[in-house]
This record gives sequence, structure tokens and C-alpha cells, in this order.
Amino acid sequence: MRDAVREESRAAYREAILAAAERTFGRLGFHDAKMADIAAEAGVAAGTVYNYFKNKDEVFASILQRGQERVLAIQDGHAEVADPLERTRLRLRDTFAFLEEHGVLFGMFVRLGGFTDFLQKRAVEDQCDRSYMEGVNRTQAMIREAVSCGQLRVDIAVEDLAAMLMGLCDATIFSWSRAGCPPGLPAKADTIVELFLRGAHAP
Amino acid sequence: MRDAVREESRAAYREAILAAAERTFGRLGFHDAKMADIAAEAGVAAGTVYNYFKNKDEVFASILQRGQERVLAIQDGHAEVADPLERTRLRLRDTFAFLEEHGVLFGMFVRLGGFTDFLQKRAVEDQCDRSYMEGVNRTQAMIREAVSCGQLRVDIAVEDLAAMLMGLCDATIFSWSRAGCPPGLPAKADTIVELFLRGAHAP
Amino acid sequence: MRDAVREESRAAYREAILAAAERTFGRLGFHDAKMADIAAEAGVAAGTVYNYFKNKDEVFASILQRGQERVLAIQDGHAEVADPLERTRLRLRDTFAFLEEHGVLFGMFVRLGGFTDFLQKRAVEDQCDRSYMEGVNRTQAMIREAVSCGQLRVDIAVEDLAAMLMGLCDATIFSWSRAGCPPGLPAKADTIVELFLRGAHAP
Amino acid sequence: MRDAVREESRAAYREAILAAAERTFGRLGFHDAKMADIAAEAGVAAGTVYNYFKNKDEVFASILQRGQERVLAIQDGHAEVADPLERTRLRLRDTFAFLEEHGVLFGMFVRLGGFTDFLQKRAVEDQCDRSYMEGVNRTQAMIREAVSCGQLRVDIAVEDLAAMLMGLCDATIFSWSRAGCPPGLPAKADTIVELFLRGAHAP
DNA sequence: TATGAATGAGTGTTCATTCAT
DNA sequence: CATGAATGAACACTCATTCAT
Repeated sequence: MRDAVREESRAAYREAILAAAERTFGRLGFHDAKMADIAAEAGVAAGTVYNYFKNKDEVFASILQRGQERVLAIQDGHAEVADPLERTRLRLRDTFAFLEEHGVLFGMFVRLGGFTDFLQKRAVEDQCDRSYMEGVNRTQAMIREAVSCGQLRVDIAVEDLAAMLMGLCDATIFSWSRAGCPPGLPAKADTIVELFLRGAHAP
Repeated sequence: MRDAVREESRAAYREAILAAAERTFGRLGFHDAKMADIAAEAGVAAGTVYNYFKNKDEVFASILQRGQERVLAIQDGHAEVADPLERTRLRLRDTFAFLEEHGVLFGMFVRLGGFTDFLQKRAVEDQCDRSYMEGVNRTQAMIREAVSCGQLRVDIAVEDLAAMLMGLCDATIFSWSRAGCPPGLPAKADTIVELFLRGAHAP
Repeated sequence: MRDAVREESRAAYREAILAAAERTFGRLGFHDAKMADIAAEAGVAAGTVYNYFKNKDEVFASILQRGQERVLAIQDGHAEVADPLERTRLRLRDTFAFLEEHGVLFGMFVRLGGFTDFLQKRAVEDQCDRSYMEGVNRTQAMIREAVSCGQLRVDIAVEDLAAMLMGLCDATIFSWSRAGCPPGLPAKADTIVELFLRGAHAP
Repeated sequence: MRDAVREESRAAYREAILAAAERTFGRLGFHDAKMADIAAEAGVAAGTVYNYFKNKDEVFASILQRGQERVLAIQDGHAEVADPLERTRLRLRDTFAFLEEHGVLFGMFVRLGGFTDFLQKRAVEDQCDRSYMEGVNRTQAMIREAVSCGQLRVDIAVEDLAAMLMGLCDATIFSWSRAGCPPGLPAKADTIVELFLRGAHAP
């Protein structure tokens, strides 16, 4: 009983800190976001953060992991749709809807964390790598499935096709973010799939 | 005369420091690259760097600017080719060849610097923005030209098409970098343009 | 009745914490032994320690006091032996046996705490001082008694003789500790007294 | 030329910091002496200390080493005296004179560092150990020499005799320090040797 | 009264920048 | 100007202590 309350309280604190860290990292970047900022944003004392996370890197890695898990959960949906490309389109819509709702930065970390210099930190590199590779693997699997269905051309390597599709998604998120995150991101999923399939050539 | 020599000497120092900074930032990232590292790499004393650049941010911004200028110069080539898409393909090849020769990181900073936390630094943000926007503008102009030539479909916004094309480039550079920068990047230019134009659909 | 039980319980807790603190301080030293370590060693929560001791310094001082009391109690023994030096020898044996049984570190704190930097802490200084001075006083009293019995030379100040005897004891404990606390410490009592009395000169 | 000046300046800074650290550690103990205190005592900025020493432990170890070297140099004196015990007495006088002149704490660290909790720090442990063992070895060698000269009794182990002699010295320094470092320490060297040789027994 | 999480002052250390030579 | 050492503000992290439950 007592333990249950404790447990719940701990979970609430942890979540509050993670959410605060997500906002703070998003606003200031990894290095400029101080632990004190995160704690203040979460409404706790600086030391409290260390009751839940070993250090700054672990806070960051935990955000990544949480984001990855959420996004992957979303991308497990629509499993009943047989057509791999149509399934991908639906999943993309859901993912974009999620991003639009939860703020870009979070999504960028999850999917685009790639180039930032916190990647240099060994501690988070693994987390990022795993997150990234999971996305690559899923996309490549989908592409392979679509190829074997005869839906996609075979004269371009599966790896390249997957990279291209992911690149289209990234670019869409990126320019949407640059534009100030206007409503309507989910609709871009259709554009991406359409462009990926038919190309930009005039008919 | 004396002044000319002095001027030359200053330029040589400046260039040596920039080149050293480029390697160092590329290797370590913005925050982990210390001014002392850069100075050592350049073979000068730490204080000397401050005779040529106001501060660390300015060193970084100068690298970006230099990179942008080089890349834009490359992308001014092939002006004699009338077909906008073919012109784009050739410029892409040249740009990729340049990247392959000069190290990715540099190219990433130039083109993809987007999400890293040094972007949060006001001092470099403008530089990055200008660099990025210049690329966007050129691409959009090219797309518009191709649309007006009847080469591209009109049912997708020019902005989206441009974002998509840049996304394909980014993705290509990114996955090439992940793969350890194997030779053969320029050839990918063809794949990008082909995929952008025809799409991935099986014929 | 209820109070008696409660009182007993308090005493048991207090003793458990002191014993745990003794082991922990002995193993890690004053600064590196954290209150959490002590609490964990005692099997209680961190806060509980503060129900029995005002702060860390008081825990430490209490160990010293407890140790002093135990050692002094031991050194109250053999009161029936008239010969002061023989009495000293017997008490030394008993003290050494106690040390061998209870771990050196504890004994060092009690007797030798002298040079460690927790002595700088005002809070424990008094305790240490009292402990130390009590030992000095007793030794000097014994020396005086032996001098007045005509057992000891009079051309060396009583204070010096006492310091020397205590120094021999310390050195013995110290080198025994360095050697890894091998069994046989009590037997050294004889060597000390013999050397103190006759000197090292060849006969 | 320029380098020579530089070198001299560096040596002066290093020495000033070491001297300041010696005073500060002596006054406050290892843990309570803050790097800022040491820097302030030396009249430099906090960061400057780190231009000369890797960290706090290294500052401390350097003091030990410097002290050891000085004391050992002193104890190399009087090599021309054939009688080992007389030689020891002279060296003891010189050492005590040095201690009286330079402050006890320094001497204690050098000779007695033994039980303090900075010994727990691996980084300084070696230094302390070496310092201590050097003293032990020299003393044992001297004892052996004296034994082979027929000057000392053979019924007590050389190790024990050496420990005893060192214990007498420690005790003398210790109680002298307790007494507030009154002038006259060197004269105690005679008392020590006399007591060590002849014992405390009334004639 | 036991608990164990929250607190926040305190500190070793780093490093961009300055400046005397 | 080049140099390289001095500077000191900044910050992640620790842990003795407090306090709500």
C-alpha cells in the first residue's frame, strides 16, 4: 500500500522530469540546457534529478528511449492492412499526427538525432544508434515486402530505397519545423508516399 | 610591399586556422573541440586564434561561410546546360565529389547543420540560416524552372518538391556517412534524380 | 513497562548504528564514509540515524567515546598488582588483545586519531582531546608512581617518559597494522615494556 | 632567453603554490582545504593551480614528495660518522631542527601521514607508501649495522627495534606538536637515543 | 518513530578569453 | 603580432540534512 503510493509518486516525478528535460533540451540544446534549468522547469531541486537519473547523459538518453518507444508503438499500428505501402502511409500519418501534437524537437531527437554533437558522447551513442537502426530495419523490411509484392522497382537497391523514403520523411519534418510547425503535417504523409511511388515527373 | 607580404601572411594564418578548425570540429563536434585543440592542430598558440577571430562562434561561422561559398561556387557550374534537371544532376555529382574529397562532416555542417545545438547560438544561427536558405532558394528556383518547362508535375507544391529533393540528398549523404564514407558517392546523384523523377513504383 | 521496552529498543538501534559506523569509518575513513553507507550497513534508513545522533560528527564522536570507555575499562583491570610497570604490562596485553579482537581501525581512532583531518572538526576535537588526554594522564600517573617506587630513572622528564611509552605502543600498533594485523599482538606488550625498561643496548 | 625566463617563472609559481598548499593543508586538513583556499593563499586564481597540477590529489602528493626529498637529503648527512647510533642521533637533531623551522604538519605528513583518510585515495597512497617505506628501510639498515657492530641486543627482532625507534620519534614530534611546538625540539633527539639505548630503568 | 525521497549549498574542475612579455 | 600562462565564471554532481508520510 505504502509502496504502491511511493511507486506512483516516483513514476510521476520521473515523468515530470523527463517532460521538463524534453522541453528544455528542445529549447536550448544539449549543452546549453543546464541541469538546473531542467530541474527548475520540472519544479524540483537540482539534486532531485539525480535521484532518478545517473547524470545528464542518462536524462537525455531516457528521452530518446521514451520517444523511440512511443513512435515505434505508433508504427506498430495498422498491422491488418495487407498492402505494405498503404500501411506505411497510414503509419506515417499517425506518426506525423503524434509529432504535431507533441512538439517537433522530440521527434527530431528520435529520428534525426544523427548529426548533433551529443552523438559524440559514448553514453548516448548506443541509444541513438539502436533507435536509428530500428527505424532503418523496419523501413528496409517494408521495402523488401513491397518489392516482393511487385510494387516497387528492383533496379534500385533496397538500402537506397529505404534511405530515400526516410530522407523524404526527414525533409518533410525539417521544413515543417522551419516553417514554424503549422497544422497539417499528417496530410504530408500522402504527398511523401505519392512522390516516393510516382516520382516528380510530369505525366 | 611590406603590407602585401603582411597581408599574405595574415591570410595564410587565417586559412591554416580555419582548416584546422574544420578538421577539429569535424572530429570532435562543436563543444568538445576546444580552442586549444584547434590552435594545436593549426600549429599556433591559443592566443593567436583570437588575433584572427573574435571568438569560438566566429571561427565556426567562418567555416560555415567558407564551406557555403565553396559549395555554391561548385553549384554555379554547368550553367550552359539548358535542361534544369540534368543541370541539377550534374551539379549534384560535382557537389558529392567535393564532399567525398573534403570530408563529410564539413559538408554536413554546410548543408545539414540544421539540428545541432550550436544552431542555438545566436552568433552562428544567422550564418547557418543564410546558408540554408540560399540552398532552399536555389532549389526552389530550379524546381520552378523545371515546372515551367513542363518537366515536373504541378499537383505538388513547389516548396514540397524542393524539400523532397533536398531530403533525398540529405538522406543520401547521411546514410553514406553512416556507412563509413565509401567511395562512389557521386554516382548516387543519378539515383537521386532518377528516383525523384520516376518514383519507386514498379513499371 | 512499555517504556522499558521502548528504551531497550532505542538502545539496540543506537548500538547497531554505532557498530555499523565503526566498521564503515574503519573501512572508508571519515570523509569517504557516507551517512547512507552507515545506515545501509546498520540496516536502517538514512533518516533513522538522525533520530539517534545529531549529525555525522556526533556519530563519529560517539564511536570515539564508546571506544575510549571500553579501553579505559580494560585498563582499569589488574588494580591488585602493586608493581606499576608489571601492572602496565598486563593492561597493555589486555588492550592489545582487545584491539586484535575488535579490529585495529577502531583502536587507532581511539588512541591514534590524532593526525587525521577530522580532528580539525571542532565538534570531535574535544572528544578526541579528552580521550587522548585521559590516556596521557593515566600514563603519566603511572610513570610518576614508578618513579617514586625508584623503578625509573629521574633524569628524564616524566612527560617525556610518558610520551615515549605511548609512542612505543603506537608504533607497535602501527607496524602491526601495516603488516596486516597478524595474530600475536598481545605478546608485543612484553617487548615494549622490556625495551622501555632496559633499552636496546647490548648488555 | 625567453624560455629561461619562462622556466624560472613557472618554477616560482609552482613553488608558491606548493608552499601555499602546505600551509593550507596543514591548517585545514585535506578535505577542508579547498582548492580556492590554496589558490588564494598562493595569491593566484583558482584555475592557475591546474596549470601546474593535474588535480588536488597531485598537489598533495607533490607536497609529500617534496617533503620526503628534503628530509631524506637531511638524513643523508653525517655520513662520515662511523658509529651508527651517533650518526642517527646527529641526523635526528638535524631533522628535528628542520621540522621546528618549517612547521610540523609538513613533517607529520612526511613521516606520519599514515592514518589519515587521504591515504584512502589511491593516487597518493603510493607516494605515501614509498615515503614511509624508505624511512623504514633506512632505519632497519641502520639497526642492522648497529647490531652487527655489537651495539644493540639481538634478542629483539630488527623490525621491532626499528619500529620502536621510529615510534619514539613520532611520539616526540606528536607531543611536541600538541604542546604548541615550543622551541627545543632538536634537543629531544638526545633523549630519544638515550632512552632507546639505555631504557627507562633506574640504574 | 522509521522511512526514503527532496533539498540545495558547496566544490573540484574546465576552458574561453585576456594580457603581459 | 605570437606566445602561453593567468584568469574566473560556470556547471555537473555529491551528500549531509530535513521532512512529509
